[in-house]
Amino acid sequence: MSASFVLLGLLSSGPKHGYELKRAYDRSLPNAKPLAFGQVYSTIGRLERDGLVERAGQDRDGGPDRVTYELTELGRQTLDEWLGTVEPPAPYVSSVLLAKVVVALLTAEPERAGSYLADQRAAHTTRLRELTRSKHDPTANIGDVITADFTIAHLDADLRWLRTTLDRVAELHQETQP
Amino acid sequence: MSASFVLLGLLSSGPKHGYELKRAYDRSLPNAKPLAFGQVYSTIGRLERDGLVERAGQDRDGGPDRVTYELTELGRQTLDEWLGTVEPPAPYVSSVLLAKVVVALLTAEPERAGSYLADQRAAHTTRLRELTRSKHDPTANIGDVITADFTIAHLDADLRWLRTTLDRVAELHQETQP
DNA sequence: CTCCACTATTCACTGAGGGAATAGTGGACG
DNA sequence: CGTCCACTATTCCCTCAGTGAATAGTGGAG
Repeated sequence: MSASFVLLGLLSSGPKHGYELKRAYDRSLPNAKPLAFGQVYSTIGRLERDGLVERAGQDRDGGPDRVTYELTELGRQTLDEWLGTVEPPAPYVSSVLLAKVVVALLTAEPERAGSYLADQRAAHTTRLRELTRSKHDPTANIGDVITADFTIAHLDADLRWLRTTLDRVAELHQETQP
Repeated sequence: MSASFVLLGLLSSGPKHGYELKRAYDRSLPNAKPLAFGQVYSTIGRLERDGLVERAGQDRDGGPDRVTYELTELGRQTLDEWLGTVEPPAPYVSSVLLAKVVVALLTAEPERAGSYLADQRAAHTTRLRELTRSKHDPTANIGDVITADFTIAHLDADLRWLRTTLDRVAELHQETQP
């Protein structure tokens, strides 16, 4: 995943230790996939093994021992390269929504797929309203706004897809049962 | 992931063995996340362990031994439940695109984020054109069309987000450097 | 008769992800 | 003044996801 690159990015503003990285992650990508503490340390371990970060000393500041890590030159290059590389747009699709609808159609129950689509559409609409409302929160920073935009755009895409698919399934149903 | 449920779905139309499941998967979800053979067998192993599928006999038909699996009653119930459950819409976002832009902004190089966004937008536009063209392929079945619709909707969402984010970043840049 | 393609499965390994355990410090509160 | 809780910080363990290589049998092309 891109979690390791995000950690590199967070380290680019100066050395940090694991706990600090976890907090910085939560702050920077508040609505992203949650990152467990355990994962932070195992990911840092891999980054260290690969020479992208290195220990910048141990200290203790009114608490347990902690190890501070910093980017190596290689780490900085790697981050730079990642940031400069364009992502291949949609090489493949990965969506529970899509999988569910396709499976529902496979199991030869089109009316069931239809009712599922309708329910899912209602849930999406509700969530979209919530998000649109919360977008006008004045305490939001640039990252929050960008994330909210992203989520809204994709929920909207889901909704448009749900509508056209609903129509398509209904058509299919009519054709097979005239 | 939902791979295990998709396998259950493929088994709902009758017993199949591993290799057959892999082919059925590729046929049903042609543009979905690729599923390696190894993964099919390990997933089936877990499904068997959990009592959702069971061995329906071994045979050999002009080839090596093969084990056929079928849904158990529990497996059918589990599939049914999954199909009937509405997915929580966007509980969190998981996108390399979003992560990259946020990290680019964090590393305090707004003009860099801007040029990245512009490049990514070009790549997305090209891919969207390709997909729109291939959608009119007359050999496509309902699954293919639904998948194509889905991909197009989300590429379009990415594009709209890229545009507004590009604007936002440009604004930000102007504000900080008047 | 050998080599290749296809069917079918297993194995070994790394990474992702989550939960519980451990351990130290400081403050609240009776 | 003790103890209980919250917070900081890390480690450990376990399962699932995902990939590539290895193995093994059959049928057909040449």
